[in-house]
Amino acid sequence: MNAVEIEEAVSKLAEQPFEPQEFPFAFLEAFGNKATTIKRLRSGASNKSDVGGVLQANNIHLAVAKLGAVTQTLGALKASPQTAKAKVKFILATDGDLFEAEHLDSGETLACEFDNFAEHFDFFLPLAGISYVNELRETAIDRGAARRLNRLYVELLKDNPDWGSEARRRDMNHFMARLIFCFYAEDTGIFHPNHPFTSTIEKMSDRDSSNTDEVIGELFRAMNTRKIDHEAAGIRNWARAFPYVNGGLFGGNLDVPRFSRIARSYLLHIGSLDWTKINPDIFGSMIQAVADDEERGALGMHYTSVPNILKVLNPLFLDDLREKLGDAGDNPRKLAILRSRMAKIRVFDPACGSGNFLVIAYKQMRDIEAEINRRRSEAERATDIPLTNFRGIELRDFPAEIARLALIIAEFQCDQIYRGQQLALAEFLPLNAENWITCGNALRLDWLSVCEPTGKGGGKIYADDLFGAPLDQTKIHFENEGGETYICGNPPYSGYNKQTAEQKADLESVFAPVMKRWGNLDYVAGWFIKAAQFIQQSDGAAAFVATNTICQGGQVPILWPWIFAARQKIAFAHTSFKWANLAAKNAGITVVIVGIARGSNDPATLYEEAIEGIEVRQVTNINGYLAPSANIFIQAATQPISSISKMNFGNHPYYGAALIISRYDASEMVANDNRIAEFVRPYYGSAEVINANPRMCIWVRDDQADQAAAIPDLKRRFLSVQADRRSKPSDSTATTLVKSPYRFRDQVESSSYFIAVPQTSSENRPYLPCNVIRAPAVASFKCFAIHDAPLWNMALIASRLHWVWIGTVCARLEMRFSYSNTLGWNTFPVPTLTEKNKIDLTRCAEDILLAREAHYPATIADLYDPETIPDNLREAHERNDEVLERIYIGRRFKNDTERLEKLFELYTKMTTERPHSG
DNA sequence: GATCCGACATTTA
DNA sequence: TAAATGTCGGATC
Repeated sequence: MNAVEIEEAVSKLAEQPFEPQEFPFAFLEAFGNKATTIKRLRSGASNKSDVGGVLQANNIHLAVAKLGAVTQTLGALKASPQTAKAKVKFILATDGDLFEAEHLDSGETLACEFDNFAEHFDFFLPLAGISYVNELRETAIDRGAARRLNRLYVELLKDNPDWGSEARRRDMNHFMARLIFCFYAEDTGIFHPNHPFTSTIEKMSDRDSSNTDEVIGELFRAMNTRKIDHEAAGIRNWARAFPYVNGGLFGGNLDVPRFSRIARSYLLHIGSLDWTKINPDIFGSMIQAVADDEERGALGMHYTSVPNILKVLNPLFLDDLREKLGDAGDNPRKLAILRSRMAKIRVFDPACGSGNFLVIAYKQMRDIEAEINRRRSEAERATDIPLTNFRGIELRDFPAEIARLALIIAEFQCDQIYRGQQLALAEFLPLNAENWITCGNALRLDWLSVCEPTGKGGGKIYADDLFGAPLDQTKIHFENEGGETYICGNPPYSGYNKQTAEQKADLESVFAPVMKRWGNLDYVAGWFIKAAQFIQQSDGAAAFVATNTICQGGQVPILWPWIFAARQKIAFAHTSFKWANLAAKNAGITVVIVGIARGSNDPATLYEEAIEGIEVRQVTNINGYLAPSANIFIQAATQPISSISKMNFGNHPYYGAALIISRYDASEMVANDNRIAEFVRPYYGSAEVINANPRMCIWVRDDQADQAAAIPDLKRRFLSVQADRRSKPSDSTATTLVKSPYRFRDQVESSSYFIAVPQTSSENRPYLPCNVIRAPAVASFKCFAIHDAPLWNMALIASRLHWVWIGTVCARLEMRFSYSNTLGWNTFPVPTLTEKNKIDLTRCAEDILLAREAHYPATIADLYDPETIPDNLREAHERNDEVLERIYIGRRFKNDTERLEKLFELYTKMTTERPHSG
């Protein structure tokens, strides 16, 4: 069961009348326990309770109390020896009136009326093995709201096709933003409770919906007109009860699209949702999906989850604020100093989307400030944290609008929580007309002018329109004289060979002035450069979520030397973790978080996912590979830096797909015409090596071209290749190859065998896959090959040292290994090998092959399954590592960290003593 | 001329 | 439907 399903089940349970006998079992069932589990508990077979309740070992001990004795029963549960013995996570007691529970691990308690317990279902999610607790409940509602808004949006576009045009798109977006504001306002008391927005529309508009647009338009007009002018403006009586909102929200074009009956009923339906529960953290992202063609299908695929946002914000500056809060204790002066520091902090998200990072940062800071005010006995004090210190840049106009709306709502919610409903309401309307979210291209804008350095620049400029103000209207003075700026966000990623022409041009504008050879960098790297440039001018730090490849392979020696030369360091980092949010479909990507700050001798903090949770380490330095080691850069090399054999890239078909055939097709072709046999060879890529299951290819040497073309089955395939290559007129290589359609672009073969190294392979194996492949088989471009070379080369590839090296300095596909000859093999530092060393290593490689042979026909995939790797094979690898590691340091390495340290050290030594060009 | 990497792509359990 | 695990193209240096 997922969280949404659990919420449904719990709500259903809460609606039913309370049955003391049944309740414990029904509760467990709602959290996904199987019928058999419950049966065994019911029968008493597995029920360990010693206080007359129900105890499920390792999970929960719950009991139904006598009326009025809930607290007492909970105490008994807590004191029960069985509770401790059975390692219970939760205790729970209820009498059908009150409901109390405690999470024993954290000590968190829950007390509510029985009727409301379903609202707290997330408290118990660990029971179902779900631990990403905080955001779930809200998100279920946010997603529901987003889906309904999406339906309304689509329906309105159906009825008003012109509103979907480029010219009117912004009107449509404005309209949706206004609606969202109204829904929120009517549920939170911003509108007078006697005059709800939704039911006014329902009452005043005809059932056939013919005048729905006019009714809404009139309400909008009221909200755009000061109270005293309502009469003069001729606002209809039924609309006069609505307040003056404006702040730009209802300024400008007040057109309303026409509503069909279906659209009207969607509208009323959305209004009936409980919008007080909407969580501006996430709802912005959901809402933006409503209007975004790209996002609509995925519904929020790219929004950053709250836990991940906190992985950025906490180490960036929130942890420090909390630490200072702790240090200040109850000292009023220290608390006031912290408060005034916070009032000057700017948070700047140059890829803000609908403002999630800004909203979370704002809410977290308000929480800290509220604690300060509480300790200083100033609970009702207005906040000192200006909303305008939370700046953003966003490319698309709708999210930019939503970002501001989300911040406004966040401010209102914080005022409600920390200062009370009355004060919150009193100061809310009319909305401030400033616009502090810039709609524009972050890589093209001057961040210093969007988020100007402290204390400089002109006076306040108000945007005449709340939304999407032109750039020159965004120079709003910061109220942060002497303050810090924290840059954060989750900018878009795009690899160099997937970037659009526009994106390339964006990057060029950033990189051309500062470096050459930037063409292999990911799009997100542009944000790091601009952030580094910004921090050089201003107090603060920056941290982004980014694709992990910016800290891997070829990108490291391009991007990070520049950042470090700009006197920045990696102040903290979170190593690779799989992207996840609660959207139905997640982007398939693995990300890192990297925080940069001005260089200093302070320790850096390295976060790594571990089974127990997130492991945190203080280290002296974090390098561009996110390793806790010196700043080292592995440059791709065209020749090995060590005395090892040359490794070739495999044979690239280059639109020669028709030359690659299955084994079945190959035997059919040969059966059809025996002359073909001579031209067919086994063809090994990654999967073929790993699974010992080659495909076949047509392999024709230049001097055999005519002979092969005379065979009809081959000729047909050559023509197909020719056509494919001809279809790429802009590709000079393809054009050249049109003349030789009988062959791959590359044509390298071995005379007796080659050592094959798969290009992509699973990260779960304890050693890299490799094998000896005999001629006449050939390597595909998914497989690297050392042709007819001594076998001790394979001993190196099969070693744990190489596994560590490749895993660190080559790129990865998500977490998969992605082997590279230039980055991984040619750079692999190997001490000078004596003849004796080579003989020993050759023996080790032979032993590995023999150990595998003993399990014939098991494949590499079978043999290297980490769970079931055979003992003899593991021992052969151990001996191989023993021999090789003794060559390095005269003993075995203690662990992979030590291996990497030594390799980095040796690499540095070898490349500086004997400089390598390339 | 050679190759790196994928806000992935496809297969498998 | 989630988990496992590697295709294939094509821009870049």
